Amino acid sequence: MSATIKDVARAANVSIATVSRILNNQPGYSSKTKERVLKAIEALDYQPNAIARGLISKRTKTIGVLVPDVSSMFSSSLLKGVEDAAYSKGYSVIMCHTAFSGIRTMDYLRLLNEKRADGILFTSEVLKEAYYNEIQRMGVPVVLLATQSMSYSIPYVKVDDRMAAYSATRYLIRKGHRKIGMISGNKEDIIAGKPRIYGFIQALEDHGLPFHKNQIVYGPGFYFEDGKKALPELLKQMNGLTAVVSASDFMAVGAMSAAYELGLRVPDDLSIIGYDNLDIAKMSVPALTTVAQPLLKIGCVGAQMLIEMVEGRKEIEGRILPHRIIERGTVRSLS
Amino acid sequence: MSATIKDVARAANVSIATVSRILNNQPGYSSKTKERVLKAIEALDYQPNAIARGLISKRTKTIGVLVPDVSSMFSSSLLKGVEDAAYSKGYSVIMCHTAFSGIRTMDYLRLLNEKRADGILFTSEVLKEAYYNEIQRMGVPVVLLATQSMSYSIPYVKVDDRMAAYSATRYLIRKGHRKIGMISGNKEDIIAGKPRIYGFIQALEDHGLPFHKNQIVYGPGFYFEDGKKALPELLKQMNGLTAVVSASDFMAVGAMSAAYELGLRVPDDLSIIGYDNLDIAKMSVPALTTVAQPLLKIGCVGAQMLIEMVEGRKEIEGRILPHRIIERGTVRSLS
DNA sequence: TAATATTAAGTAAACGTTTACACCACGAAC
DNA sequence: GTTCGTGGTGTAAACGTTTACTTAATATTA
Repeated sequence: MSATIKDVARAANVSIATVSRILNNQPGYSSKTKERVLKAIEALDYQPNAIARGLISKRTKTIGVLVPDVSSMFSSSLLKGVEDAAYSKGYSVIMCHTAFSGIRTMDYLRLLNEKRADGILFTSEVLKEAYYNEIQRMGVPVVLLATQSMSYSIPYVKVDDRMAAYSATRYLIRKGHRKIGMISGNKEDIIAGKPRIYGFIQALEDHGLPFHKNQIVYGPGFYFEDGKKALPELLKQMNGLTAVVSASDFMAVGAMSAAYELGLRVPDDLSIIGYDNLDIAKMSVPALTTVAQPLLKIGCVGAQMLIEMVEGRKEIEGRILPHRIIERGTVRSLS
Repeated sequence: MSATIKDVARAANVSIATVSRILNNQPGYSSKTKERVLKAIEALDYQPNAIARGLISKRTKTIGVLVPDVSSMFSSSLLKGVEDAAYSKGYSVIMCHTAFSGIRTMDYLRLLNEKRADGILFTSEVLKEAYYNEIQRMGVPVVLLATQSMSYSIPYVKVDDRMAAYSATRYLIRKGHRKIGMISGNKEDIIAGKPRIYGFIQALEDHGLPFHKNQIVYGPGFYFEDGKKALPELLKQMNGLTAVVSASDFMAVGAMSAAYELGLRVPDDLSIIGYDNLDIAKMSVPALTTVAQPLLKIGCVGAQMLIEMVEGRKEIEGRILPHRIIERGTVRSLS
């Protein structure tokens, strides 16, 4: 099959140790030898075997990234950021689709251990005890992306969800809205649920607006269908609703779809602000005003942190990345 | 660090060969020995080292998938299908984001060679000569996903683009439309450009409708912005346009956005049919009627084919998967 | 000039597996 | 009772690297 270091050594008439040294540019050879070896490498079209290399060095230059749904726009932006950072550091990434399944997640953790991945990126979900234990056992660094652990001290990269929801709500208030509702995802969700709800409520209170619990409706998840179902309920619960903050872009678009069917025009009859700034936000009609999570950057920064940890830097702390409001066409000014 | 096969052997008081045999359930040991070894494995929490295994077996149970844009909805659906099939066969997948760049693609091919990936999935783009040569050199199987090679005989999985565009056009004709335009992507594109254009024209002709070249406008790509720019042009070029077939869902949604700004209502004033059936199709307002490519299935079938080839089945031919029209809300019946 | 550093190499062990081969004991066949 | 298979097991080589250690030659120093 393909040439090995031995072939190169033979062709250049040196020992494999010398070839290895040249390959890893360590000192210990004359420039003539180097030339000769390089020529042999060229001639034989030699490429080092990363497997053999990994066996001895105990480093595979590979990281694993666990995402609940590879195909969602949310995950795929993260993934792209991760991929990009990894590529530029010479690492490759194994994609692990957990499908929100505990056994699948454990499966993947085991797999990554067998393949001796150098580190793990864990995204979006909450890090259960079993996962944590398995990762501990592997003895590799982890960083959390777009999530955070309350139980363990693990570096993470995310947005401040509470503040982001606060900003979104305040934005509506500043636009003159007073009757504001929220379409939330799962209220038990410690990351994307509760903090955003608290942010919403606090913004209301800080601006002297009364809050009553029927201003929020909860979906089982954060999907299009959930938002589509939620809006009519919210309308039923609240009189004179003029604006809604949605816990995800998907739900926001779902709400827009529901509004359309109800004959409500966005933003003329109802303003909507989303959360995430996925691709879909700019493609909706009208384009969705939303609070942006820098997903690409989260992925990118997370991967960089992980790689730094792999390469020896210890004690890396969590990072909160800034969110920002993207003004498009779904919020009307009332003032 | 973690336990090795030697530790297990010592603990169970057998040779490493025996442990290996049990691990790979080959014959050659008594059931008592097996029991003892299994117990030792359990006790030591042993997990085989896939790197060492790969070094000797020359199989890594890893495949690489090259996609031009990890984060596009198109790629991410493919990816999900690939991931799923790979997972269920015990393979893992290395995600390679080529960013449409030749050097990045070559980089990744080299990387996959160094890491000794067992096979390659190449998606969406056309397989250039340099890529082909590199893959040949690696000596691993490839399959093409959502693309096809005219120059080389390589298995592929895709939809019949010409037929699909034909179907879309015919669908509009059957709905009573006569003044039909097309928003195409790049007309030089051998896969997603030309065939769809030909399908469009042929459907027109087969149904006795005259075709004139100003019925088509071309975008540089297949994106939202391209579609958004294309619609006004098409409107300018054609009188009495009642329906348009779009070469991608993104472009279709872009066209809807343009229509909205022009005060044209979809589908009342203008019907639109998309192509792909991405998530966005069901989320647009109104929901997009489109011709579906089974992207998940393409990914899944492709990965299965690849793995079969890796595991020895030779000579696998290309596969055309069926497309179908998904009726939603953007096409109005004129009859 | 002799002692010592430095440089340019080579040798061989190690990484953790798989597997060809050898070995032994035991029962069956002649 | 010798021969022969056969099931259970061990030994050691191999996979393609990296690297600690060694060696020989040359350069530097006293």
